[in-house]
Amino acid sequence: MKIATWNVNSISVRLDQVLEWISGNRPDVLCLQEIKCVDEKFPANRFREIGYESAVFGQPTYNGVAILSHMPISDIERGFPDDQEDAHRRLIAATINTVRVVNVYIPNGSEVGSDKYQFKLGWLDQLRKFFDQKCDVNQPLALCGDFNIAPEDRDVHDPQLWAGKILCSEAEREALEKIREWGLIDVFRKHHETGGQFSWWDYRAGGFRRNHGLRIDHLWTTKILAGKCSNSWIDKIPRTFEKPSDHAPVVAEFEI
DNA sequence: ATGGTAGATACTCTA
Repeated sequence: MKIATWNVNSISVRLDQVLEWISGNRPDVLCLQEIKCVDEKFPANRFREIGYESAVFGQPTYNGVAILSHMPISDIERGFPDDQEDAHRRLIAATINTVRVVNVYIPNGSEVGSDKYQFKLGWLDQLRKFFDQKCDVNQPLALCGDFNIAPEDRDVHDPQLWAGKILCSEAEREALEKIREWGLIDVFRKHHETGGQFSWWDYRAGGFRRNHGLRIDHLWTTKILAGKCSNSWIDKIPRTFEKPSDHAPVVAEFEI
Protein backbone atom coordinates (compact mmCIF):
# COMPACT_ATOMS: atom_id res chain seq x y z
CA MET A 1 0.00 0.00 0.00
CA LYS A 2 1.43 3.34 -1.09
CA ILE A 3 0.39 6.50 0.77
CA ALA A 4 1.43 10.00 -0.35
CA THR A 5 0.95 13.57 0.87
CA TRP A 6 1.29 16.77 -1.17
CA ASN A 7 0.57 20.42 -0.47
CA VAL A 8 -0.50 21.51 -3.97
CA ASN A 9 -1.07 25.25 -3.30
CA SER A 10 -4.35 25.43 -5.29
CA ILE A 11 -5.83 22.30 -6.87
CA SER A 12 -7.21 24.28 -9.82
CA VAL A 13 -3.75 25.58 -10.80
CA ARG A 14 -2.04 22.23 -10.12
CA LEU A 15 -4.70 19.82 -11.47
CA ASP A 16 -2.77 18.66 -14.56
CA GLN A 17 0.38 18.11 -12.49
CA VAL A 18 -1.52 16.10 -9.87
CA LEU A 19 -3.22 13.95 -12.54
CA GLU A 20 0.15 13.32 -14.19
CA TRP A 21 1.82 12.50 -10.88
CA ILE A 22 -0.96 10.05 -9.93
CA SER A 23 -0.69 8.33 -13.30
CA GLY A 24 3.06 7.95 -12.96
CA ASN A 25 3.11 6.90 -9.31
CA ARG A 26 -0.27 5.20 -8.73
CA PRO A 27 -0.53 5.88 -4.97
CA ASP A 28 -3.29 4.00 -3.16
CA VAL A 29 -3.95 7.11 -1.08
CA LEU A 30 -3.07 10.73 -1.86
CA CYS A 31 -3.59 13.39 0.81
CA LEU A 32 -3.81 16.95 -0.54
CA GLN A 33 -3.47 20.23 1.36
CA GLU A 34 -4.15 23.84 0.40
CA ILE A 35 -6.65 22.92 -2.28
CA LYS A 36 -7.93 26.53 -1.94
CA CYS A 37 -11.40 25.82 -3.28
CA VAL A 38 -14.89 25.06 -2.05
CA ASP A 39 -16.18 21.46 -2.26
CA GLU A 40 -18.31 22.24 -5.36
CA LYS A 41 -15.25 23.43 -7.30
CA PHE A 42 -13.09 20.41 -6.43
CA PRO A 43 -12.40 18.50 -9.70
CA ALA A 44 -13.70 15.16 -8.36
CA ASN A 45 -14.82 14.07 -11.85
CA ARG A 46 -11.31 14.44 -13.28
CA PHE A 47 -9.96 12.15 -10.56
CA ARG A 48 -12.85 9.70 -11.02
CA GLU A 49 -11.90 9.43 -14.71
CA ILE A 50 -8.54 7.96 -13.65
CA GLY A 51 -10.11 5.71 -11.04
CA TYR A 52 -9.85 7.79 -7.86
CA GLU A 53 -12.67 8.74 -5.50
CA SER A 54 -12.27 11.77 -3.24
CA ALA A 55 -13.25 12.98 0.20
CA VAL A 56 -13.08 16.77 0.33
CA PHE A 57 -13.16 19.45 3.02
CA GLY A 58 -12.73 22.76 1.19
CA GLN A 59 -13.26 26.44 1.96
CA PRO A 60 -13.03 29.60 -0.17
CA THR A 61 -9.56 31.06 -0.93
CA TYR A 62 -7.58 29.48 1.91
CA ASN A 63 -6.71 26.06 3.34
CA GLY A 64 -8.81 23.06 2.33
CA VAL A 65 -7.82 19.37 2.41
CA ALA A 66 -8.80 16.25 0.47
CA ILE A 67 -8.09 12.52 0.40
CA LEU A 68 -8.01 10.62 -2.92
CA SER A 69 -8.00 6.84 -3.26
CA HIS A 70 -8.79 4.12 -5.77
CA MET A 71 -9.87 1.98 -2.78
CA PRO A 72 -13.15 2.49 -0.88
CA ILE A 73 -13.10 5.51 1.45
CA SER A 74 -15.20 5.14 4.61
CA ASP A 75 -15.91 6.86 7.95
CA ILE A 76 -15.04 10.36 6.72
CA GLU A 77 -14.55 12.92 9.48
CA ARG A 78 -14.18 16.64 8.74
CA GLY A 79 -12.54 19.04 11.22
CA PHE A 80 -12.36 18.80 15.01
CA PRO A 81 -15.51 17.55 16.81
CA ASP A 82 -16.24 20.90 18.52
CA ASP A 83 -15.39 23.15 15.54
CA GLN A 84 -17.69 26.10 14.81
CA GLU A 85 -19.14 26.46 11.29
CA ASP A 86 -16.54 29.09 10.33
CA ALA A 87 -13.49 27.14 11.60
CA HIS A 88 -10.53 26.74 9.25
CA ARG A 89 -10.86 23.59 7.18
CA ARG A 90 -7.54 21.91 7.87
CA LEU A 91 -8.31 18.31 8.84
CA ILE A 92 -10.00 15.39 7.13
CA ALA A 93 -9.83 11.76 8.24
CA ALA A 94 -11.03 8.56 6.60
CA THR A 95 -10.49 4.81 6.71
CA ILE A 96 -8.98 3.14 3.63
CA ASN A 97 -7.89 -0.52 3.48
CA THR A 98 -8.12 -0.73 7.33
CA VAL A 99 -5.79 2.29 7.76
CA ARG A 100 -7.13 5.38 9.51
CA VAL A 101 -5.73 8.27 7.45
CA VAL A 102 -5.63 11.68 9.16
CA ASN A 103 -4.78 14.43 6.67
CA VAL A 104 -3.81 17.81 8.16
CA TYR A 105 -2.79 21.25 7.03
CA ILE A 106 -1.29 22.61 10.24
CA PRO A 107 -1.38 26.44 10.40
CA ASN A 108 1.74 28.26 9.18
CA GLY A 109 1.85 30.65 12.16
CA SER A 110 3.23 33.64 10.23
CA GLU A 111 5.71 34.99 12.80
CA VAL A 112 6.78 33.80 16.25
CA GLY A 113 4.74 35.69 18.87
CA SER A 114 1.99 36.80 16.46
CA ASP A 115 -1.73 36.04 16.85
CA LYS A 116 -1.38 33.47 14.07
CA TYR A 117 1.46 31.82 16.01
CA GLN A 118 -0.79 31.47 19.07
CA PHE A 119 -3.50 30.06 16.80
CA LYS A 120 -1.00 27.49 15.47
CA LEU A 121 -0.01 26.37 18.98
CA GLY A 122 -3.68 26.12 19.98
CA TRP A 123 -4.45 24.09 16.85
CA LEU A 124 -1.62 21.66 17.70
CA ASP A 125 -3.11 21.21 21.20
CA GLN A 126 -6.47 20.45 19.59
CA LEU A 127 -4.82 17.89 17.31
CA ARG A 128 -3.28 16.07 20.30
CA LYS A 129 -6.73 16.02 21.98
CA PHE A 130 -8.22 14.69 18.73
CA PHE A 131 -5.86 11.70 18.91
CA ASP A 132 -6.58 11.15 22.61
CA GLN A 133 -10.33 11.20 22.08
CA LYS A 134 -10.94 9.88 18.58
CA CYS A 135 -8.08 7.56 17.56
CA ASP A 136 -6.75 4.16 18.61
CA VAL A 137 -2.97 3.96 19.00
CA ASN A 138 -3.10 0.15 18.66
CA GLN A 139 -4.62 0.30 15.17
CA PRO A 140 -2.96 1.15 11.84
CA LEU A 141 -3.11 4.95 11.50
CA ALA A 142 -1.22 7.47 9.37
CA LEU A 143 -1.01 11.18 10.14
CA CYS A 144 -0.11 12.86 6.83
CA GLY A 145 0.21 16.41 5.69
CA ASP A 146 1.86 19.79 5.72
CA PHE A 147 2.87 20.08 9.39
CA ASN A 148 4.50 23.50 8.84
CA ILE A 149 7.19 22.44 11.34
CA ALA A 150 10.74 21.18 10.76
CA PRO A 151 11.06 18.76 13.70
CA GLU A 152 14.86 18.90 14.02
CA ASP A 153 17.82 20.97 12.84
CA ARG A 154 18.77 18.28 10.31
CA ASP A 155 15.44 19.09 8.59
CA VAL A 156 16.62 22.68 7.95
CA HIS A 157 19.07 23.88 5.27
CA ASP A 158 20.58 26.50 7.58
CA PRO A 159 19.69 25.81 11.23
CA GLN A 160 21.49 28.92 12.50
CA LEU A 161 19.58 31.20 10.12
CA TRP A 162 16.28 29.54 11.07
CA ALA A 163 16.92 29.19 14.83
CA GLY A 164 13.85 30.37 16.77
CA LYS A 165 12.04 31.38 13.57
CA ILE A 166 8.61 30.26 12.41
CA LEU A 167 8.53 26.57 11.36
CA CYS A 168 11.53 25.87 13.66
CA SER A 169 10.78 27.54 17.02
CA GLU A 170 11.04 25.65 20.31
CA ALA A 171 7.34 25.96 21.23
CA GLU A 172 6.25 24.60 17.84
CA ARG A 173 8.64 21.67 18.08
CA GLU A 174 7.46 20.92 21.65
CA ALA A 175 3.80 20.99 20.61
CA LEU A 176 4.58 18.64 17.73
CA GLU A 177 6.58 16.39 20.06
CA LYS A 178 3.43 16.02 22.23
CA ILE A 179 1.61 14.72 19.17
CA ARG A 180 4.46 12.30 18.42
CA GLU A 181 4.33 11.10 22.04
CA TRP A 182 0.72 9.97 21.54
CA GLY A 183 2.31 7.11 19.59
CA LEU A 184 3.50 8.10 16.14
CA ILE A 185 6.68 7.33 14.18
CA ASP A 186 8.18 9.45 11.39
CA VAL A 187 8.52 6.76 8.73
CA PHE A 188 10.76 8.90 6.49
CA ARG A 189 13.30 9.06 9.35
CA LYS A 190 12.96 5.28 9.81
CA HIS A 191 14.61 4.93 6.38
CA HIS A 192 16.85 8.03 6.14
CA GLU A 193 19.17 9.30 8.87
CA THR A 194 20.93 12.05 6.96
CA GLY A 195 19.81 15.67 6.86
CA GLY A 196 19.53 17.95 3.88
CA GLN A 197 16.39 16.27 2.54
CA PHE A 198 13.58 18.75 2.19
CA SER A 199 9.93 18.85 1.12
CA TRP A 200 9.38 22.61 0.82
CA TRP A 201 11.39 25.42 -0.77
CA ASP A 202 10.24 29.06 -0.71
CA TYR A 203 9.27 30.43 -4.12
CA ARG A 204 11.33 33.52 -3.35
CA ALA A 205 15.05 34.13 -3.74
CA GLY A 206 15.70 30.97 -5.76
CA GLY A 207 14.98 28.70 -2.81
CA PHE A 208 14.77 25.48 -4.79
CA ARG A 209 17.75 26.23 -7.06
CA ARG A 210 19.89 26.86 -3.96
CA ASN A 211 18.31 23.91 -2.09
CA HIS A 212 17.30 26.30 0.67
CA GLY A 213 14.54 24.04 1.95
CA LEU A 214 12.89 22.59 5.02
CA ARG A 215 11.35 19.18 5.71
CA ILE A 216 7.89 20.23 6.90
CA ASP A 217 5.67 17.67 5.11
CA HIS A 218 5.41 14.39 6.96
CA LEU A 219 3.95 10.93 7.16
CA TRP A 220 3.82 9.65 10.73
CA THR A 221 2.23 6.31 11.61
CA THR A 222 1.35 4.18 14.61
CA LYS A 223 3.84 1.46 15.54
CA ILE A 224 1.86 -1.40 13.99
CA LEU A 225 1.91 0.38 10.62
CA ALA A 226 5.49 1.69 10.88
CA GLY A 227 6.63 -1.91 11.31
CA LYS A 228 5.26 -2.62 7.85
CA CYS A 229 6.83 0.42 6.17
CA SER A 230 9.25 -0.81 3.50
CA ASN A 231 10.35 2.62 2.22
CA SER A 232 9.67 6.34 2.27
CA TRP A 233 10.94 9.16 0.07
CA ILE A 234 10.43 12.73 -1.09
CA ASP A 235 9.73 13.09 -4.82
CA LYS A 236 11.44 16.32 -5.87
CA ILE A 237 10.54 15.93 -9.56
CA PRO A 238 7.23 17.89 -9.40
CA ARG A 239 9.12 20.79 -7.79
CA THR A 240 11.12 21.10 -11.07
CA PHE A 241 7.96 21.53 -13.20
CA GLU A 242 6.83 24.83 -14.73
CA LYS A 243 4.57 26.63 -12.22
CA PRO A 244 5.20 24.10 -9.43
CA SER A 245 3.75 23.93 -5.96
CA ASP A 246 6.31 25.11 -3.42
CA HIS A 247 6.00 21.64 -1.79
CA ALA A 248 7.08 18.22 -3.10
CA PRO A 249 5.10 14.99 -2.50
CA VAL A 250 6.20 12.71 0.35
CA VAL A 251 5.54 8.98 -0.17
CA ALA A 252 5.62 5.84 2.00
CA GLU A 253 5.09 2.20 1.09
CA PHE A 254 3.63 -0.40 3.46
CA GLU A 255 3.51 -4.17 3.20
CA ILE A 256 -0.23 -4.48 3.63
C1' DA B 1 17.51 44.74 7.82
C1' DT B 2 14.87 43.54 4.04
C1' DG B 3 12.96 41.58 0.00
C1' DG B 4 12.18 38.17 -2.90
C1' DT B 5 7.25 34.86 -5.49
C1' DA B 6 2.76 32.75 -5.88
C1' DG B 7 -2.38 32.21 -5.47
C1' DA B 8 -7.24 33.84 -4.74
C1' DT B 9 -9.86 37.72 -4.55
C1' DA B 10 -10.82 42.08 -5.22
C1' DC B 11 -7.53 46.11 -4.99
C1' DT B 12 -5.03 42.83 0.17
C1' DC B 13 -4.20 38.76 2.70
C1' DT B 14 -1.78 34.49 3.38
C1' DA B 15 2.09 31.72 2.93
